[in-house]
Amino acid sequence: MSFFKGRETYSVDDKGRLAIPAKMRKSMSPESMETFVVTRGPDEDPCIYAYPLDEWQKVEGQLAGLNQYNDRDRFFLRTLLYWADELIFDKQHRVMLPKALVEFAQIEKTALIIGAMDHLEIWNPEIFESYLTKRQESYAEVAETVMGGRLL
Amino acid sequence: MSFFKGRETYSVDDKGRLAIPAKMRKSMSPESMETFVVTRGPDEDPCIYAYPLDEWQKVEGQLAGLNQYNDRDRFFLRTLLYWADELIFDKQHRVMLPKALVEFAQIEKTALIIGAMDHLEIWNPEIFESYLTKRQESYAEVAETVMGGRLL
DNA sequence: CAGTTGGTGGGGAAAAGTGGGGAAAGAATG
DNA sequence: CATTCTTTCCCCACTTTTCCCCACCAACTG
Repeated sequence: MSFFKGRETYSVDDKGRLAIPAKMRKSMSPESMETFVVTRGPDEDPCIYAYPLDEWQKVEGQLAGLNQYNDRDRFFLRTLLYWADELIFDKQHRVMLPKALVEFAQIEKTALIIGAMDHLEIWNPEIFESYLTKRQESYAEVAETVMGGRLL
Repeated sequence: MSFFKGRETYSVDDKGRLAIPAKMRKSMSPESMETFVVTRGPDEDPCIYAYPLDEWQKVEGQLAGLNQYNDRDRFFLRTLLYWADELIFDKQHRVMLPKALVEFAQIEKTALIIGAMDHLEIWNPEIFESYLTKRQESYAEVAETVMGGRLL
């Protein structure tokens, strides 16, 4: 459908449920069947990646291109899939986050949900804060070189 | 449609609403669906960027070319999208500015809206004033090096 | 100087987020 | 195989936020 963007700080209740913000639900295509595939993010700083089902299928397409007989490819694949799980919305548009991922991402009472193009990212707000602040380069510097020569 | 230009100083009401100047609305194409995508500007000095929906889609096209598995690209993407939000006009041609961006840009009662080609910029009038005055180089000097050797 | 367009403000209905009780399904235990 | 405990999920209720609508005033235009 359209890219995810924006962020919301939502609460994770005692039952481990997390609501998906309305504006992000609107970016999902009906083909995703109200289903997310979650796994761990690729960062040093821990976060959860959540792909709508149809976007996940594109990721699977890329994974299929890897060489299972290459040691590094196999390690990447194993790790990614080891953490993966499929989550379906309940009738209140919430998902139950797997305990292992909640523990991995060190999420407690509140979660920061960030729209990042083809997926959502779920962070412990404090960890994300430190991710932003501990950078040597400022956003202004990175923006200039990353987008340099293009528009924006 | 056509480039944004000019400036207006408008008030932000208690509900966080800001009207979009009529002359700037006229520069928007109908494809923008009376919708803006706002995010933080790339400057050191804080301001809000507001792209009409159709212009934003061009930005998204650029973002899609970045490599999500590269650390710097990801940082840029995340920061840009973290601050992004989609705003739709109410029936009085106003948008509700997200609290986080209002805080980021230190906007209070009044906002300075500047037309800047493909987007609008929303500033705290005093911050924009100091941005202009604190420059060592004069406009005349910068103009020569930036545009020197080209037309104008 | 009347009519139209443009900016500002606030009340109230509708939507979205949050939390908890309890039934159904599944796993563990004797 | 039956009983008990745990987990999952539907439903209802409450609170907050958003946005639609109406009204007013100021400014420009013919």
